[in-house]
Amino acid sequence: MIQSLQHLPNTERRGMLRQLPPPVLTRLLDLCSGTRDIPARRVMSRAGDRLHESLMLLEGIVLRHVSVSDGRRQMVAMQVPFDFVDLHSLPLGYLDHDVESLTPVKIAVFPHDALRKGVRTDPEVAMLLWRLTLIDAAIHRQWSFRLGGLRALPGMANFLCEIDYRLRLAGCGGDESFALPLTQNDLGDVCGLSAIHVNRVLRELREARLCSLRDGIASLHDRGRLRDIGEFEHGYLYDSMPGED
Amino acid sequence: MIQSLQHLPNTERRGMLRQLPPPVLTRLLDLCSGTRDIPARRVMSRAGDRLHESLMLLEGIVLRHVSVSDGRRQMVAMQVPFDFVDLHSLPLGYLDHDVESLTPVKIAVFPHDALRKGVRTDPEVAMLLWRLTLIDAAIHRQWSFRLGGLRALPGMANFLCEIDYRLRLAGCGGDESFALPLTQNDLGDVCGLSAIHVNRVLRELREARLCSLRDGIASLHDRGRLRDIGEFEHGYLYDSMPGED
DNA sequence: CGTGAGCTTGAGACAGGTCAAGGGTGGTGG
DNA sequence: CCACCACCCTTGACCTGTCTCAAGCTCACG
Repeated sequence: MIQSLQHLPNTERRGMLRQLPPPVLTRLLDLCSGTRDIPARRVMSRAGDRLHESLMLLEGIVLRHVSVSDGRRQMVAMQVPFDFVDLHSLPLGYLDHDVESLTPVKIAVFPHDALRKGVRTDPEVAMLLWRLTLIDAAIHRQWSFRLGGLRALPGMANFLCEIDYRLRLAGCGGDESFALPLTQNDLGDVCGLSAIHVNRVLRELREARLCSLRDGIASLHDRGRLRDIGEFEHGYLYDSMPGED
Repeated sequence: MIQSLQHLPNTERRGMLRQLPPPVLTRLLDLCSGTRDIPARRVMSRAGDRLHESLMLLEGIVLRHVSVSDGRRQMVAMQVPFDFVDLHSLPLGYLDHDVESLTPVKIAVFPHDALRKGVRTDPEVAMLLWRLTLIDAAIHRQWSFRLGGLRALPGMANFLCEIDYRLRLAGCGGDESFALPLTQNDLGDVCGLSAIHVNRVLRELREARLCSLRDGIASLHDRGRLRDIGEFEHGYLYDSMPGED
C-alpha cells in the first residue's frame, strides 16, 4: 500500500504528498512501519496521552476536537487522506486534543523512533515534515478566522469550500459532490453553532441553490458564489490545484 | 543583546527559550544577524509578501491578523517576548496573515539563509525550531476553542489567562498586573466581538472583581476564578511554569 | 480650545440558542 | 415478524446574547 505510493507519477500523487519531490517522498515512506484499519467513530487518542507513533491518513476522515465544559466539543481540525493526523506529537510528546475517526479509516504508522532518526539524518525529510505541520497551523488560523470573523452562513460556506478543496487535492472529490458523513451535530461542533441552527443554515444554502448536504453527500452547486459568500481563498493551504488559477 | 541571552542561568531564561538546553540555545542565537527596533502600530509584513528573514521578539507585543470583508480584522495570534513572530515563513515562503507591532518593539533578526543552514547542519536546532512552531499551532487551536466553544465573557477570561500566563513565562508579568495596551476594538478583533460588547464584558468582569483593564494595564484580581470561568488549562502551552503545578 | 480616539451607556434590532414536538430510519430483541 | 429504541433531521415558538445605532464623556495632542 505504502510502497505503491512512491511509484505514482507526479501528477497522480495526492493531497499533501503532491508537494514532495519523489526522492524525498521515498525516504519518508521508508519510515513507515505498516498500515492499520480503524472503524468509524473510534477515539484514536486522547488529550494528554503519551504517543510513540504518528499516523498518516490513507483513507477516510479523522476529527480532532477539544471538549467544552457543557458537554459540547469544539472541533479544531479535520484530516483528509494523505494528511498526517498527529505528526506534532513527535516534537511535543502529547496532544492537547482528542483524535477520533469519523469514517472507517486506513492509516500508515510512523514510529517516532524512525521519524526521529529520519529527521536527524535527512534534513530534507525534516524540512518536509515541518512544512506539513505548518500547513496544519495555517488551517487552524483559517478556522479562527471562520469562527471569529464570519457569521453562521458564511462560516458554513467557508468550511464546505475548504473541505471540498482539500478533498479534491486528495483525489477524493467528484465534480459536484463528495462524501461528508458529518451529522448536523458535528457541523455545529465545527462551526461553533447549535445543531438546530446548522439545520437552518443548511436549509438556507439549499434554498439558495448553493449547496446541499444529504445522506452524507455534500453537493456544491455553485462553487463561485459559495467562495464569495464564505470569503474563501485557498492561499493558506500553500498548494495550488492544477487547473485553478 | 542577543549574546547576553546565552549567558543567563537556566532559571533566569525566559519565555520559550526556557525550554532549550544551553548549548542548543547558543547555536540558535549564532544564527541571528542583529536586532532592530520598530515603532508601535506599524505593519511589519502583509499576507503574501515573500519573506527572507524571521524575527524573534525581544521586547513588546506583536499582533497577527487577517482582514474580514466588512473591514474588521480577525486576530489569529499575539506574540510576546521571546516568541518567534514569523518563523513559519521559512518553510512556507510567505504568510497567510498580516503582522503588526502593537507596542514599540525590539526584534532579533534571523536571515532565512542562516536558519536553513542551521536546520541542515544541526538536527537539534531543527527540532527546536519545529517545536516552537508547533506550540504556536497549539495556541491557534486554543483560539479556535475560545472563539467557537466559549461565550463572550468566558472567552475574554480565557484570553486574559493565556496572555497573563505567557507574559509571566516571558518574565513580563507582575504579581497582579501586566501591561496590555490593546484597545477595546483590538480585544473585539481577538474575541470575535464588537467593541461595544467588549466594553460590557469588561465591566462585568470588573464588577465581579475578577479583573480590570484600564489605561493599558490588566489586573487579574482572582486568577483562580478567572481560569475556571474561562476554562483555561495551560497544558496546551507545553511548558509548566515553576511554582505552578 | 478644538478635534479625534477611545471609553461608556442606553435602546432597539436581529442572529442564534433553547425548548418542544414530530417524523424517518436502522438496529435489536422479543 | 413486529415492537421498540436510538439517533438524526426538521420545524415552530420563544428567549437571550450580541450587534447596531446614537449620544455623551474624557483625555491627549495639535
